[in-house]
Amino acid sequence: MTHGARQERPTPPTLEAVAEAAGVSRATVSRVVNASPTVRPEVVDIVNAAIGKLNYVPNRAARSLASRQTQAIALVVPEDPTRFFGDPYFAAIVQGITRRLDESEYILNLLVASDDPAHKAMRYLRSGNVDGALIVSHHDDDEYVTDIATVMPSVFGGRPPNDADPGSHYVDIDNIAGAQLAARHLIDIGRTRIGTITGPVDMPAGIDRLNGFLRTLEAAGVATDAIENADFTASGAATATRRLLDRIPDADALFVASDLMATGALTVLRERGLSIPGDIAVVGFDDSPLAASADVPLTTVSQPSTGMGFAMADMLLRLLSGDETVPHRTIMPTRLVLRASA
Amino acid sequence: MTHGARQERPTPPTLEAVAEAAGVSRATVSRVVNASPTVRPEVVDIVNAAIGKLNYVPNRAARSLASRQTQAIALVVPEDPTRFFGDPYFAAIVQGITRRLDESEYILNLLVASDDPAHKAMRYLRSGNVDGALIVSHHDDDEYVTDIATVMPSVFGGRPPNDADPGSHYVDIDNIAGAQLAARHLIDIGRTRIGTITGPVDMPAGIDRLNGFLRTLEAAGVATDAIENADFTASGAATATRRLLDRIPDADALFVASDLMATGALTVLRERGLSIPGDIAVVGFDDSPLAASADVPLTTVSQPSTGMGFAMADMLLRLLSGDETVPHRTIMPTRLVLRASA
DNA sequence: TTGTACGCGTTATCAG
DNA sequence: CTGATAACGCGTACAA
Repeated sequence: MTHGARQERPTPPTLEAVAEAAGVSRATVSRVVNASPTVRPEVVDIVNAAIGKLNYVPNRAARSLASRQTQAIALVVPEDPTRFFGDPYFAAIVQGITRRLDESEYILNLLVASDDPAHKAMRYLRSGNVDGALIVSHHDDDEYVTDIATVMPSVFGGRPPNDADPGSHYVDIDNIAGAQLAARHLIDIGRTRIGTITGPVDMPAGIDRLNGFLRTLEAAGVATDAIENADFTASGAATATRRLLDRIPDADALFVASDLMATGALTVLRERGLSIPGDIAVVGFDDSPLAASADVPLTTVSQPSTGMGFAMADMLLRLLSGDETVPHRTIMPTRLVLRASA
Repeated sequence: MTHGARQERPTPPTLEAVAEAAGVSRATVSRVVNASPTVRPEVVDIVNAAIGKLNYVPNRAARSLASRQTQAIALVVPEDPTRFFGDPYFAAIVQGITRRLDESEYILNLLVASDDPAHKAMRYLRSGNVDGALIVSHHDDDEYVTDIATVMPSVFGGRPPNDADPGSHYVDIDNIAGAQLAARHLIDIGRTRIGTITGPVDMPAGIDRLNGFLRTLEAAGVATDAIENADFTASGAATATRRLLDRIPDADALFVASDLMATGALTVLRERGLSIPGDIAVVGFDDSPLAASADVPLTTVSQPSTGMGFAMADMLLRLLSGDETVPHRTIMPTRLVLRASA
């Protein structure tokens, strides 16, 4: 007996074979497979019997060549793989996507940007591999992602880059409102020296959360100079937090733009001997599993991550089905989850 | 201007179109596209110019129909999606896989088991969608996964189920040795009442880690009754830890079969007012990011998760290339990483 | 209701 | 070295 690639594998049965076994034409078998209503019930049974006997499964390549559909969609992530795979937020998004896809016949292709993202990804997308695309974690300077939407039905996770087609479809949360929730809370619990660790300023979520934060602080007449930029990673946030603390030693509150970053900030706070929330209160963003299990359980702005993934997939599937009534944007709610850190 | 699915999208150029534009036959264009050496250099240039001008990209369905190859592989995960997406261990595996795939022309299809895993997944795999499969997180009773290996080249992540083809290919770590490392360490630091929270006993990793643990304890003449089974989730581990503590109140050490489970155990230990490692020492398994950032940084058995994903993909790609010299198993090393918890 | 025949875009075999 | 031409497996007008 042999194994692996060299093993002789039997050629899968074709429509032709089933037709012969059932004593009908290929077309009829095709109709049965595709549940056409115009086939006599008894013939349906005969054909299905043959299909079961031969263990027939339609060849997808042939089918998509003929039908010009692939029944596949791509998840495009123009992002450093380490960051994508390191943040539970993305896991939740993907989970939501697969949950929706499980209810359909569509399958998911994962395209995480490599060194040569634009070229390879676009090449892949343009070669008719997928019927549509889901785009997540895009940056303003990722020119090629805006091209994707011109090539095939696409849904962005988060507000699309500024230069994207204004008719783009996307699912988002109100990042501004979410950040305002966080800032408001910190003010309400009496904090007066409030800082923030931001996400990348070339990403909508990074910008919007900063703006919401600023807006609330300004309205309250609180100083807004305690700002440090980071990159949505724990280590990046740690570095930024050190900078902030060096600059503003009397900070008594911190809004960190993601839970993952908050864990990095907590590490630094701990290392500086600061008590939480005693010396300094912390509010995160995401309500990822990290928040609940953190050193000091995190007060955080909750967003329906899994739900967003689900909504994105759902929107794309509707688009693919030719549904004319699909809204161009779906904005999902955020809420503040109170835990120990603030 | 219109948008979305209804938008008129131009038909992509075909081989035919390029041939016409270049004034050669389709066959020649095909040769150029596939870098056949038997084409006159000047013709190659002409054709490439036409390709560039028309922005031609080969249609994958047509190509795979003709060549009987898909340039795609599937990652099959016969597991509850919540668990798959909740454990950083899997993120690392997937990252390793994509890292290897990025160096190739292959792309990845994600198949996380749904309610009807056997049927839908097998159907998908058998319809000629992928050239090979990577199987991760399989349980002994997942009969269908062992079938996959009979249908196409496959590589398991972890020892295959017992009833799998003995010639199966897989990448694994020495779970027994890893667990022995952990147990040995707990004994060495003077612990005498050592318990363990195991993984599922229908999974190779769960079984092997338990056995390694038991082997070392028995050899040292230490009691082996402090065992509670869990399911590789944080909440499952928390429950198991409560049971164990209720039964063995004087336990002074705990070997938890995964870092994610260890975070669940830590929560319970904290809730019982136990100091770590003072009252009870804890050793995890994986060395996932969770370990370093845990409440009490975790001493843990480190395994090269990303490396395993890479190795799996590499093994499968070699299999697909017809490489006869591919070893049937690759066992990767583990080591103990000392932190604060033990 | 069912069968015939052509087309989908490539690859691959053969002549030339 | 290049060009016809036949597969590859399926969907689908069109005809019966």
